[in-house]
Amino acid sequence: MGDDDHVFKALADPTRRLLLDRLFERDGRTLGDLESQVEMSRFGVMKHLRVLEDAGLVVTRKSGREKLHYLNPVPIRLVHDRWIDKYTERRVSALTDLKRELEGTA
Amino acid sequence: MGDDDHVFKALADPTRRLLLDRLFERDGRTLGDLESQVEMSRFGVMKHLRVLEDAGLVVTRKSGREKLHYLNPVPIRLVHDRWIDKYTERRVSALTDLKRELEGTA
DNA sequence: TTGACATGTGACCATTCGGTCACCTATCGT
DNA sequence: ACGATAGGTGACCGAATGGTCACATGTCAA
Repeated sequence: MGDDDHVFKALADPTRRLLLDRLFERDGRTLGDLESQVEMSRFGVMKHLRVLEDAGLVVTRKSGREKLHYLNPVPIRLVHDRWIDKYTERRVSALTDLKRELEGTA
Repeated sequence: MGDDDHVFKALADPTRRLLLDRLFERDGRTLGDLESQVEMSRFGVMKHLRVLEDAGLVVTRKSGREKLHYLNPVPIRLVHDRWIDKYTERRVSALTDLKRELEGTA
């Protein structure tokens, strides 16, 4: 299977998506920080972060005994580009923007 | 779990992504058509299409005894928008466009 | 250096998932 | 009406996945 498989498998889990959400709000979080945001043991969170890192959705930097986690949006954009061409993008993004506006979640 | 869960779970399987690729090339395909594109029994393909349909990634229309399948890009755009804001989108799409151009896969 | 803190590894178990099959329904052409 | 064609359902099995724990490593601070 290709490289992209890791990305899709990584995104398939709700806990991993929640972790991405937290990192989207604020980057550079540590494992302990993320652990406190999720109802799960430290080991579970670590395992999920590992999967996200292998997929390239999260990149890390060590700082002393801490490991800082950052969100990488590139693989997500590539998912988008796989099934939405430039022409379709205009129509679809207009749609979703409108939806967002109507829902007031913008 | 939320609605989006179906979408991500649907995208997690390589066969389902391949089916989306075929529908991206050409819409309105029938089950038998798609079956011939994949190394799998008819039942497997049917099961996968069902998952894609439940996720809203594929919409269908019946025509006589045939069922026609169409790709729906909206859920994919929503995935994109979840972790890529308008500001980041400019930088990231510039990057991926460049990558695509260098690879000559445009 | 010693204890506390932050992170990492491998094995383990319950559940979910991918794929197939026997069997069934509906529509087309003649 | 009839056979042939297109699609659909439920059960079943082997494989992969999510989550936890006992145990281990590396780093800070006094």
